[in-house]
Amino acid sequence: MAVTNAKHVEITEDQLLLIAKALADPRRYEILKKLGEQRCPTPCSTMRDSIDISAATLSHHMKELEASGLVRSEKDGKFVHYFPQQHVLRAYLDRLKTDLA
Amino acid sequence: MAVTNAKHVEITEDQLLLIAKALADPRRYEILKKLGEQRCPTPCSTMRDSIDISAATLSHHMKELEASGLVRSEKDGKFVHYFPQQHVLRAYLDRLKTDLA
DNA sequence: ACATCAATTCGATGGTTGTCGAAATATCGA
DNA sequence: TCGATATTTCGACAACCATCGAATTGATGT
Repeated sequence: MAVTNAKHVEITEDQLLLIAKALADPRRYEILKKLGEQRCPTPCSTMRDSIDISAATLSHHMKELEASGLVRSEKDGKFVHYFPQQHVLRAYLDRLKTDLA
Repeated sequence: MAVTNAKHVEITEDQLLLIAKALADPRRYEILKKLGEQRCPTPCSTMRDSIDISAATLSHHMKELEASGLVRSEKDGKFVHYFPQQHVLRAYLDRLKTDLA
């Protein structure tokens, strides 16, 4: 049978707003989009090739994204790899649908 | 056949961020939720019965919500009635799903 | 006309946030 | 150990935003 990663995730009240905020900045949205398109673990430095942004600002945004739960990070030597957490996004969408639709 | 209001709505780049911002404030989220629960057209004054907020602040938030397209307003004498625009919310959810999931 | 009520606009204030350069930290290869 | 590279932290600044009281606009009923 197909495993669809269907584990149900609960979104806290805090997280609800953190996610909305995370999605409300154009650069974070772009980062998130690029991260989803990527096939392989993506370090900060690779992001900076395609998005015109200072290292400090990127680091700031990645922290916001991680705080929201939309991405997860893993340290790998001097690199940090980021992984989109699509199940969190899905839980967010479900929550909006339930609350507002 | 069931009519499901399936008209496709396009979300502009601007609107995408306006909606995310609109959803990122706890009071606006609450307003939106209450508006959806309501059966009848809801004026500002009714909102203020259930949400502790000044008239000025409420007016400000309603403007933001309307700018995002998530609600529509209709003037009725000295009242202003608000209507949630669920098809816009649905379009937003679809867009997030397409872009990020 | 007038008083009343709903809603908006104005002006000010305090807090938040995006931005970046510079400095610091951490890892790697030579 | 040393120099180069990746990332974070710090400090500062400007722009934005939520908030409210006061003044204003607009509609209603008397």
